[in-house]
Amino acid sequence: MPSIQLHPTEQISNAILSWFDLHGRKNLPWQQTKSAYHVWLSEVMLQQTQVVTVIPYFERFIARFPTVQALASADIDEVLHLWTGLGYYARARNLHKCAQMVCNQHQGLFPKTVVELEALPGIGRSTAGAILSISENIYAPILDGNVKRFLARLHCVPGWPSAPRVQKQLWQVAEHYSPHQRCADYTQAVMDLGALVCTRRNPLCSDCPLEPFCAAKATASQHQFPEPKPKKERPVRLEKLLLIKHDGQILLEKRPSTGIWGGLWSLPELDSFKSKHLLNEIPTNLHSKINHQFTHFILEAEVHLVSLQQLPKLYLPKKPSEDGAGSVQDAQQYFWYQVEKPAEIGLPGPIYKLLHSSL
DNA sequence: AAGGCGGGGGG
DNA sequence: CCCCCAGCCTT
Repeated sequence: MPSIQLHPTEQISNAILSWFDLHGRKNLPWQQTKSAYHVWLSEVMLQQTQVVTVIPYFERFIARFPTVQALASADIDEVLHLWTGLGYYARARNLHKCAQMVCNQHQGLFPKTVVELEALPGIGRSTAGAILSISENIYAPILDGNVKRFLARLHCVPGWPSAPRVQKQLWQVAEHYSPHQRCADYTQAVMDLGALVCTRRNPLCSDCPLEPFCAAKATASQHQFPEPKPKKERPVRLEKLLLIKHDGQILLEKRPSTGIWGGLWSLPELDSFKSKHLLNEIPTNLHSKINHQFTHFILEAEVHLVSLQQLPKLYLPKKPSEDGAGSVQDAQQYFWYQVEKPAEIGLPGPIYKLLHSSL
């Protein structure tokens, strides 16, 4: 492995901090208090998710759950409801669990070491570093997509930055350049630098405080770094989903807590529904199709309309509830969703759109 | 070490 | 269509 010729720490960190003073972002919603709770919530939401997408979700979460105690005592279905559309729903489940652990094991205060923070669900090294440095001004480097990108360019680091050996190397570089003063500003600064200047395409090198030090700029090879993730073909997954309506209500089935759309409510899947209820064939009419692109596969789902009358009463999972859109019980596997009076539950984005689009 | 896990934005 | 985004967890 080619060794990296590092610059002096202060040369780089001072350049970044001076740039941050002039051009950094200081008015994002989670920058108002810098409380560990706000920083933690924003960092979890920002995992693999862009700032503009996160902002409205963050505002809704803080309005509904002003404190970590409020979040810890909430129903998981409501947490997933507020997360609907953000994706990576394991984050929401870990978020809820983490809030409960902070309340039960840390007296409602986030711990102040990387080791303790990493022990909490949904918090890895980079998120722990962001929480500690921003909320406590403690030396704790981060290595997110922004930092990986500008470090890969600064030193022309070969390889995909998330490949384990490359990432290990980049952590060492990140540790080297992180200053022991102004730790909070530096963390925000490197994220801003990556988001605003050292962008994935067409980096604004003339605006960059690191231009004099950048190996990629010196060799006009900015576009070659960081190297892209190795490609893989995405398989197509075919599914048939059931749209069972009754009195303006639609039957939903709770998905397993792990896997795609874990813990969310979705339309019953035809094959598992048949085998679960010992049905051979169900008369259906094709209603619509869902084509949803995941990172690792393509979902092509046919939505089949089924009238309740066509299902033998013997196999009905549950009668429609007589009362209004009440709370949902965890153990309950089926749920009648009232489109006009929607329950606050977690729905996959495509299912939410289907249920609320002129159905 | 590799794969699983969503949805959206932008070229 | 393509790629990537304030990553983490499980196997």
